Amino acid sequence: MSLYTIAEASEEVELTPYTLRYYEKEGLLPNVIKDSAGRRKYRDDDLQRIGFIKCLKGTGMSLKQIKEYGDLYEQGKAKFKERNAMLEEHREKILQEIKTQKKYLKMVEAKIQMKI
Amino acid sequence: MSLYTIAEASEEVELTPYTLRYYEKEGLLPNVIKDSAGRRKYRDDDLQRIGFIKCLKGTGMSLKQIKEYGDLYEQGKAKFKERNAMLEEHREKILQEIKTQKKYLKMVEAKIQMKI
DNA sequence: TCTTGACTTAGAGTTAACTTTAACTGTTAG
DNA sequence: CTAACAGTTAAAGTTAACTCTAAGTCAAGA
Repeated sequence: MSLYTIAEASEEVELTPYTLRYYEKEGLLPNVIKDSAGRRKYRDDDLQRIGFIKCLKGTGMSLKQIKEYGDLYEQGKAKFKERNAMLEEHREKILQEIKTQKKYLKMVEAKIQMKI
Repeated sequence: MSLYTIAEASEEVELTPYTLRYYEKEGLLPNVIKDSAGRRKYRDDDLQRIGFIKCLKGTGMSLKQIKEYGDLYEQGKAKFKERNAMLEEHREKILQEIKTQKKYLKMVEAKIQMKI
């Protein structure tokens, strides 16, 4: 059960301390604890959560929607269905996005081959 | 050799007239002609160019970089090498991005399967 | 001729997602 | 004991990419 300072967590998840505080302010990280001096201590749980936030964000989900998902997550199995529906929908979006990326890749490759 | 009004071009490329004017102001569309009343007329060439801008933008290139690419394009075969180098580099970026998307897709699917 | 509607411009406003600043506090090494 | 350091907050600033507003122009139909 290790605890990380904001600098360590920042290093670990490759986000700046500014961003970590910002995410917390926006309600994306509701469970970060603080030591007696008021300094954030990140648990492994928190890092995992940040990892999943990066996954959702990296696949084009807005922070607003990520918060919605997180809020459902906080409500446990009561909101399991809603939560999973969000993920299933997002999964479709990712699949579509990969398709689009592949199409664009072909366009760029065609342009490279053009030699004009 | 057909000409499109901004409304028609907008429809065709699925970008608002605001965005088309904005792209032009930013120097991404240097060859749009105007009729005697000062109204933009888009040629097929322009639509093709916008299509490729959408491709580059959709794969994460900034408008600033797209302009750089366009500027090289305007200089014809003199800048062919530089231009293609940009595209080759961008190609790598897209490949990397597709990989990342696939990784994230797996993460989302794992979360869906978790049923917790 | 008059009005309607689609265009024009310059410039202001918006939004998301940070990023920085200023002023302050608590911990630690010398 | 004190200086340096790593953290804290609230709030302001930044950036990219639009998006809209206001004021005006022009052409076509009643």
